[in-house]
Amino acid sequence: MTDSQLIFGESLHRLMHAYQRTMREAFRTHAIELSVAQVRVLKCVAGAKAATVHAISQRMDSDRGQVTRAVAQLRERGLVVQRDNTVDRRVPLLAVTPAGRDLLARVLDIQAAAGRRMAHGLAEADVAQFVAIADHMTDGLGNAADG
Amino acid sequence: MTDSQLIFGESLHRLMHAYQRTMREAFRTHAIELSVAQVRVLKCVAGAKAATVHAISQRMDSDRGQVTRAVAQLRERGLVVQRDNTVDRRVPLLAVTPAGRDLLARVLDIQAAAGRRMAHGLAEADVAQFVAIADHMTDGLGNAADG
DNA sequence: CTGTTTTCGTTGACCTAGTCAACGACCTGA
DNA sequence: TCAGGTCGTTGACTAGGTCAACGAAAACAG
Repeated sequence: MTDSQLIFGESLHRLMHAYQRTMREAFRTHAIELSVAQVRVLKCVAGAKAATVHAISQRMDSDRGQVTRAVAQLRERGLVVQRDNTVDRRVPLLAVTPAGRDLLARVLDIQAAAGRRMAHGLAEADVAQFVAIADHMTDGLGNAADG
Repeated sequence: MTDSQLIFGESLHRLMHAYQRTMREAFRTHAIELSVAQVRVLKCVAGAKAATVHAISQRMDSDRGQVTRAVAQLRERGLVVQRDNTVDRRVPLLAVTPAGRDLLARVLDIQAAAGRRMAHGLAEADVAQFVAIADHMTDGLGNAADG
Protein backbone atom coordinates (compact mmCIF):
# COMPACT_ATOMS: atom_id res chain seq x y z
CA MET A 1 0.00 0.00 0.00
CA THR A 2 2.07 2.88 -1.22
CA ASP A 3 1.31 6.33 -2.48
CA SER A 4 -0.28 4.86 -5.56
CA GLN A 5 -3.44 4.40 -3.54
CA LEU A 6 -3.47 8.02 -2.52
CA ILE A 7 -3.41 9.43 -5.99
CA PHE A 8 -5.44 6.70 -7.58
CA GLY A 9 -8.81 8.37 -7.27
CA GLU A 10 -7.42 11.62 -8.54
CA SER A 11 -5.92 10.04 -11.65
CA LEU A 12 -9.15 8.25 -12.35
CA HIS A 13 -11.16 11.40 -11.89
CA ARG A 14 -8.98 13.45 -14.18
CA LEU A 15 -8.96 10.80 -16.89
CA MET A 16 -12.71 10.45 -16.78
CA HIS A 17 -13.12 14.18 -16.88
CA ALA A 18 -10.81 14.54 -19.86
CA TYR A 19 -12.50 11.66 -21.64
CA GLN A 20 -16.00 13.01 -21.17
CA ARG A 21 -14.96 16.46 -22.27
CA THR A 22 -13.18 15.10 -25.32
CA MET A 23 -16.26 13.11 -26.31
CA ARG A 24 -18.61 16.02 -25.84
CA GLU A 25 -16.38 18.30 -27.83
CA ALA A 26 -15.92 15.80 -30.63
CA PHE A 27 -19.65 15.21 -30.86
CA ARG A 28 -20.19 18.93 -31.08
CA THR A 29 -17.63 19.49 -33.82
CA HIS A 30 -19.07 16.58 -35.80
CA ALA A 31 -22.61 17.88 -35.35
CA ILE A 32 -23.66 14.78 -33.47
CA GLU A 33 -26.26 16.12 -31.11
CA LEU A 34 -26.17 13.35 -28.57
CA SER A 35 -25.09 13.38 -24.97
CA VAL A 36 -22.55 10.87 -23.75
CA ALA A 37 -25.29 9.05 -21.87
CA GLN A 38 -27.45 8.78 -24.98
CA VAL A 39 -24.56 7.32 -26.89
CA ARG A 40 -23.97 4.75 -24.20
CA VAL A 41 -27.59 3.67 -24.34
CA LEU A 42 -27.59 3.58 -28.11
CA LYS A 43 -24.56 1.33 -28.06
CA CYS A 44 -26.22 -0.96 -25.56
CA VAL A 45 -29.39 -1.23 -27.61
CA ALA A 46 -27.34 -2.01 -30.69
CA GLY A 47 -25.26 -4.59 -28.90
CA ALA A 48 -27.95 -6.49 -27.04
CA LYS A 49 -30.02 -9.18 -28.68
CA ALA A 50 -33.10 -8.48 -26.51
CA ALA A 51 -32.74 -4.89 -25.45
CA THR A 52 -34.99 -3.71 -22.65
CA VAL A 53 -34.75 -0.81 -20.26
CA HIS A 54 -34.02 -3.19 -17.44
CA ALA A 55 -31.28 -5.04 -19.29
CA ILE A 56 -29.64 -1.81 -20.36
CA SER A 57 -29.75 -0.27 -16.92
CA GLN A 58 -28.12 -3.37 -15.53
CA ARG A 59 -25.43 -3.50 -18.14
CA MET A 60 -24.70 0.18 -17.72
CA ASP A 61 -25.08 -0.09 -13.95
CA SER A 62 -27.35 2.90 -13.90
CA ASP A 63 -30.86 3.91 -12.94
CA ARG A 64 -33.82 2.59 -14.91
CA GLY A 65 -35.39 6.03 -15.01
CA GLN A 66 -32.24 7.41 -16.53
CA VAL A 67 -32.35 4.78 -19.25
CA THR A 68 -36.04 5.41 -19.89
CA ARG A 69 -35.38 9.09 -20.47
CA ALA A 70 -32.41 8.46 -22.74
CA VAL A 71 -34.42 5.97 -24.78
CA ALA A 72 -37.26 8.50 -25.09
CA GLN A 73 -34.83 11.05 -26.51
CA LEU A 74 -33.36 8.50 -28.91
CA ARG A 75 -36.85 7.57 -30.06
CA GLU A 76 -37.74 11.21 -30.66
CA ARG A 77 -34.75 11.40 -32.99
CA GLY A 78 -35.76 8.24 -34.77
CA LEU A 79 -32.62 6.40 -33.76
CA VAL A 80 -34.40 3.73 -31.74
CA VAL A 81 -37.82 2.10 -32.00
CA GLN A 82 -39.93 0.15 -29.58
CA ARG A 83 -42.01 -2.81 -30.53
CA ASP A 84 -44.44 -4.68 -28.35
CA ASN A 85 -43.28 -7.79 -26.64
CA THR A 86 -45.77 -10.60 -27.06
CA VAL A 87 -44.14 -12.65 -24.33
CA ASP A 88 -44.13 -10.00 -21.60
CA ARG A 89 -46.31 -7.03 -22.33
CA ARG A 90 -44.69 -4.94 -19.60
CA VAL A 91 -41.40 -4.90 -21.44
CA PRO A 92 -41.29 -3.36 -24.91
CA LEU A 93 -38.32 -4.47 -26.97
CA LEU A 94 -35.93 -1.84 -28.25
CA ALA A 95 -34.16 -1.85 -31.58
CA VAL A 96 -31.85 0.51 -33.42
CA THR A 97 -33.13 2.00 -36.67
CA PRO A 98 -30.93 2.24 -39.77
CA ALA A 99 -30.48 5.94 -38.99
CA GLY A 100 -29.39 5.01 -35.50
CA ARG A 101 -26.95 2.48 -36.86
CA ASP A 102 -25.43 5.01 -39.22
CA LEU A 103 -25.03 7.56 -36.48
CA LEU A 104 -23.57 4.96 -34.16
CA ALA A 105 -20.98 4.06 -36.77
CA ARG A 106 -19.88 7.69 -36.92
CA VAL A 107 -19.76 7.84 -33.15
CA LEU A 108 -17.60 4.75 -32.98
CA ASP A 109 -15.18 6.29 -35.46
CA ILE A 110 -14.92 9.36 -33.28
CA GLN A 111 -14.40 7.30 -30.17
CA ALA A 112 -11.79 5.21 -31.89
CA ALA A 113 -9.94 8.37 -32.86
CA ALA A 114 -10.05 9.58 -29.29
CA GLY A 115 -8.88 6.18 -28.16
CA ARG A 116 -5.96 6.44 -30.54
CA ARG A 117 -5.02 9.80 -29.04
CA MET A 118 -5.26 8.39 -25.55
CA ALA A 119 -3.29 5.28 -26.41
CA HIS A 120 -0.62 7.14 -28.33
CA GLY A 121 2.75 5.91 -27.19
CA LEU A 122 1.30 2.89 -25.45
CA ALA A 123 1.56 -0.69 -26.55
CA GLU A 124 -1.73 -2.31 -27.41
CA ALA A 125 -1.11 -4.84 -24.68
CA ASP A 126 -0.93 -1.98 -22.19
CA VAL A 127 -4.32 -0.72 -23.27
CA ALA A 128 -5.81 -4.17 -23.06
CA GLN A 129 -4.37 -4.63 -19.60
CA PHE A 130 -5.69 -1.25 -18.58
CA VAL A 131 -9.20 -2.26 -19.58
CA ALA A 132 -8.81 -5.60 -17.82
CA ILE A 133 -7.69 -3.94 -14.60
CA ALA A 134 -10.51 -1.41 -14.82
CA ASP A 135 -13.08 -4.16 -15.15
CA HIS A 136 -11.48 -6.09 -12.33
CA MET A 137 -11.65 -3.05 -10.09
CA THR A 138 -15.25 -2.39 -10.97
CA ASP A 139 -16.08 -5.95 -9.99
CA GLY A 140 -14.17 -5.53 -6.75
CA LEU A 141 -16.25 -2.49 -5.86
CA GLY A 142 -19.51 -4.07 -6.90
CA ASN A 143 -19.16 -7.10 -4.65
CA ALA A 144 -18.95 -5.19 -1.41
CA ALA A 145 -16.70 -7.67 0.35
CA ASP A 146 -14.48 -5.89 2.80
CA GLY A 147 -10.86 -6.89 2.73
CA MET B 1 -6.77 -1.17 -32.98
CA THR B 2 -8.90 -4.05 -31.81
CA ASP B 3 -12.09 -4.34 -29.85
CA SER B 4 -10.32 -3.01 -26.80
CA GLN B 5 -10.90 0.48 -28.14
CA LEU B 6 -14.59 -0.12 -28.51
CA ILE B 7 -15.21 -1.08 -24.95
CA PHE B 8 -12.65 1.24 -23.45
CA GLY B 9 -14.97 4.13 -22.74
CA GLU B 10 -17.53 1.83 -21.26
CA SER B 11 -15.06 0.24 -18.88
CA LEU B 12 -13.83 3.62 -17.81
CA HIS B 13 -17.33 4.89 -17.30
CA ARG B 14 -18.40 1.96 -15.20
CA LEU B 15 -15.28 2.09 -13.07
CA MET B 16 -15.67 5.78 -12.43
CA HIS B 17 -19.31 5.29 -11.60
CA ALA B 18 -18.59 2.47 -9.16
CA TYR B 19 -15.78 4.44 -7.57
CA GLN B 20 -17.84 7.57 -7.05
CA ARG B 21 -20.71 5.59 -5.63
CA THR B 22 -18.43 3.67 -3.30
CA MET B 23 -16.91 6.88 -2.03
CA ARG B 24 -20.26 8.55 -1.49
CA GLU B 25 -21.62 5.54 0.32
CA ALA B 26 -18.54 5.17 2.51
CA PHE B 27 -18.66 8.85 3.44
CA ARG B 28 -22.28 8.45 4.38
CA THR B 29 -21.76 5.40 6.56
CA HIS B 30 -18.83 7.10 8.28
CA ALA B 31 -20.87 10.27 8.81
CA ILE B 32 -18.49 12.33 6.72
CA GLU B 33 -20.77 14.92 5.22
CA LEU B 34 -18.64 15.91 2.29
CA SER B 35 -19.18 15.51 -1.41
CA VAL B 36 -16.52 13.89 -3.54
CA ALA B 37 -15.69 17.24 -5.04
CA GLN B 38 -15.24 18.84 -1.64
CA VAL B 39 -12.87 16.06 -0.64
CA ARG B 40 -10.85 16.58 -3.79
CA VAL B 41 -10.49 20.26 -3.04
CA LEU B 42 -9.65 19.60 0.60
CA LYS B 43 -6.90 17.25 -0.50
CA CYS B 44 -5.54 19.82 -2.90
CA VAL B 45 -5.48 22.54 -0.28
CA ALA B 46 -3.71 20.21 2.13
CA GLY B 47 -1.17 19.15 -0.46
CA ALA B 48 -0.27 22.49 -1.96
CA LYS B 49 2.23 24.81 -0.38
CA ALA B 50 0.54 27.98 -1.65
CA ALA B 51 -3.06 26.97 -2.21
CA THR B 52 -5.20 29.36 -4.20
CA VAL B 53 -8.44 28.87 -6.12
CA HIS B 54 -6.58 29.25 -9.37
CA ALA B 55 -3.89 26.72 -8.49
CA ILE B 56 -6.44 24.19 -7.30
CA SER B 57 -8.65 24.58 -10.35
CA GLN B 58 -5.62 23.98 -12.55
CA ARG B 59 -4.45 20.98 -10.66
CA MET B 60 -7.93 19.50 -10.63
CA ASP B 61 -8.53 20.58 -14.22
CA SER B 62 -11.85 22.10 -13.27
CA ASP B 63 -13.67 25.38 -13.27
CA ARG B 64 -12.59 28.17 -10.93
CA GLY B 65 -16.16 28.84 -9.94
CA GLN B 66 -16.58 25.24 -8.95
CA VAL B 67 -13.53 25.46 -6.71
CA THR B 68 -14.72 28.72 -5.21
CA ARG B 69 -18.00 27.11 -4.21
CA ALA B 70 -16.35 24.03 -2.76
CA VAL B 71 -13.95 26.17 -0.76
CA ALA B 72 -16.87 28.22 0.56
CA GLN B 73 -18.54 25.07 1.81
CA LEU B 74 -15.33 23.82 3.40
CA ARG B 75 -14.90 27.17 5.11
CA GLU B 76 -18.43 27.06 6.46
CA ARG B 77 -17.57 23.76 8.10
CA GLY B 78 -14.37 25.15 9.54
CA LEU B 79 -12.19 22.75 7.57
CA VAL B 80 -10.37 25.41 5.60
CA VAL B 81 -9.45 29.00 6.34
CA GLN B 82 -8.48 31.92 4.16
CA ARG B 83 -5.85 34.40 5.07
CA ASP B 84 -5.00 37.57 3.22
CA ASN B 85 -2.14 37.52 0.81
CA THR B 86 0.12 40.51 1.32
CA VAL B 87 1.84 39.96 -2.00
CA ASP B 88 -1.28 39.83 -4.19
CA ARG B 89 -4.44 41.00 -2.50
CA ARG B 90 -6.66 39.43 -5.15
CA VAL B 91 -5.59 35.97 -4.14
CA PRO B 92 -6.33 34.87 -0.59
CA LEU B 93 -4.26 31.93 0.55
CA LEU B 94 -6.05 28.80 1.68
CA ALA B 95 -5.01 26.53 4.50
CA VAL B 96 -6.46 23.45 6.15
CA THR B 97 -7.47 23.75 9.80
CA PRO B 98 -6.64 21.05 12.35
CA ALA B 99 -10.25 19.90 12.08
CA GLY B 100 -9.85 19.70 8.33
CA ARG B 101 -6.67 17.73 8.71
CA ASP B 102 -8.32 15.26 11.07
CA LEU B 103 -11.25 14.76 8.74
CA LEU B 104 -8.94 14.38 5.78
CA ALA B 105 -7.01 11.66 7.59
CA ARG B 106 -10.25 9.73 8.07
CA VAL B 107 -11.15 10.25 4.43
CA LEU B 108 -7.80 8.94 3.30
CA ASP B 109 -8.29 5.83 5.42
CA ILE B 110 -11.64 5.25 3.76
CA GLN B 111 -10.19 5.77 0.31
CA ALA B 112 -7.32 3.46 1.07
CA ALA B 113 -9.78 0.78 2.13
CA ALA B 114 -11.72 1.24 -1.09
CA GLY B 115 -8.46 1.11 -2.99
CA ARG B 116 -7.64 -2.17 -1.28
CA ARG B 117 -10.97 -3.57 -2.39
CA MET B 118 -10.40 -2.40 -5.93
CA ALA B 119 -6.87 -3.72 -6.04
CA HIS B 120 -7.73 -7.04 -4.44
CA GLY B 121 -6.14 -9.78 -6.48
CA LEU B 122 -3.90 -7.38 -8.36
CA ALA B 123 -0.18 -6.98 -7.96
CA GLU B 124 0.91 -3.62 -6.69
CA ALA B 125 2.88 -3.14 -9.88
CA ASP B 126 -0.34 -3.53 -11.84
CA VAL B 127 -2.01 -0.78 -9.87
CA ALA B 128 0.99 1.49 -10.33
CA GLN B 129 0.98 0.81 -14.05
CA PHE B 130 -2.74 1.46 -14.18
CA VAL B 131 -2.24 4.88 -12.65
CA ALA B 132 0.66 5.58 -14.98
CA ILE B 133 -1.39 4.67 -18.04
CA ALA B 134 -4.33 6.74 -16.80
CA ASP B 135 -2.11 9.79 -16.41
CA HIS B 136 -0.56 9.18 -19.80
CA MET B 137 -3.98 9.02 -21.39
CA THR B 138 -5.12 12.16 -19.65
CA ASP B 139 -2.09 13.95 -21.03
CA GLY B 140 -2.82 12.58 -24.49
CA LEU B 141 -6.31 14.01 -24.38
CA GLY B 142 -5.24 17.30 -22.93
CA ASN B 143 -2.73 18.06 -25.66
CA ALA B 144 -5.15 17.93 -28.54
CA ALA B 145 -2.65 16.65 -31.08
CA ASP B 146 -4.38 14.47 -33.63
CA GLY B 147 -2.66 11.22 -34.39
C1' DC C 1 -59.49 -18.99 -10.69
C1' DT C 2 -58.38 -15.31 -6.92
C1' DG C 3 -55.68 -12.56 -4.31
C1' DT C 4 -50.93 -11.30 -3.17
C1' DT C 5 -46.35 -10.24 -4.37
C1' DT C 6 -42.93 -9.00 -7.53
C1' DT C 7 -41.10 -7.02 -11.63
C1' DC C 8 -40.94 -3.50 -15.07
C1' DG C 9 -41.29 0.99 -17.27
C1' DT C 10 -42.32 5.44 -16.29
C1' DT C 11 -42.50 9.87 -13.96
C1' DG C 12 -41.46 13.58 -10.60
C1' DA C 13 -38.51 15.81 -7.42
C1' DC C 14 -34.11 16.49 -6.05
C1' DC C 15 -28.92 16.73 -5.79
C1' DT C 16 -24.13 16.91 -7.48
C1' DA C 17 -20.98 18.12 -11.22
C1' DG C 18 -19.56 20.66 -14.80
C1' DT C 19 -19.88 24.76 -18.22
C1' DC C 20 -20.11 29.45 -19.65
C1' DA C 21 -20.30 34.35 -19.21
C1' DA C 22 -20.06 38.28 -16.63
C1' DC C 23 -18.46 41.44 -12.86
C1' DG C 24 -15.45 44.05 -9.48
C1' DA C 25 -11.01 44.06 -7.34
C1' DC C 26 -6.45 44.01 -8.17
C1' DC C 27 -1.85 43.56 -10.43
C1' DT C 28 1.26 44.72 -14.43
C1' DG C 29 3.61 47.07 -17.82
C1' DA C 30 3.78 50.80 -21.17
C1' DT D 1 -1.60 56.87 -14.89
C1' DC D 2 -4.14 54.07 -17.35
C1' DA D 3 -5.17 50.00 -20.54
C1' DG D 4 -5.09 45.24 -20.40
C1' DG D 5 -4.76 41.04 -18.04
C1' DT D 6 -5.50 37.98 -13.94
C1' DC D 7 -8.06 36.42 -10.03
C1' DG D 8 -12.04 35.22 -7.17
C1' DT D 9 -16.74 35.39 -7.20
C1' DT D 10 -21.49 34.93 -8.75
C1' DG D 11 -25.53 33.63 -11.63
C1' DA D 12 -27.67 30.87 -15.02
C1' DC D 13 -27.63 26.79 -17.35
C1' DT D 14 -26.94 21.71 -18.77
C1' DA D 15 -25.87 16.87 -17.86
C1' DG D 16 -25.66 13.07 -14.92
C1' DG D 17 -27.17 10.54 -11.11
C1' DT D 18 -30.36 9.24 -7.00
C1' DC D 19 -34.58 8.16 -4.71
C1' DA D 20 -39.42 7.26 -4.21
C1' DA D 21 -43.65 6.49 -6.03
C1' DC D 22 -47.17 4.85 -9.39
C1' DG D 23 -49.89 1.75 -12.78
C1' DA D 24 -49.59 -2.26 -15.58
C1' DA D 25 -48.54 -6.75 -16.02
C1' DA D 26 -46.40 -11.11 -14.75
C1' DA D 27 -45.52 -14.80 -11.22
C1' DC D 28 -46.92 -17.21 -7.55
C1' DA D 29 -49.68 -19.28 -3.51
C1' DG D 30 -53.81 -20.86 -2.14
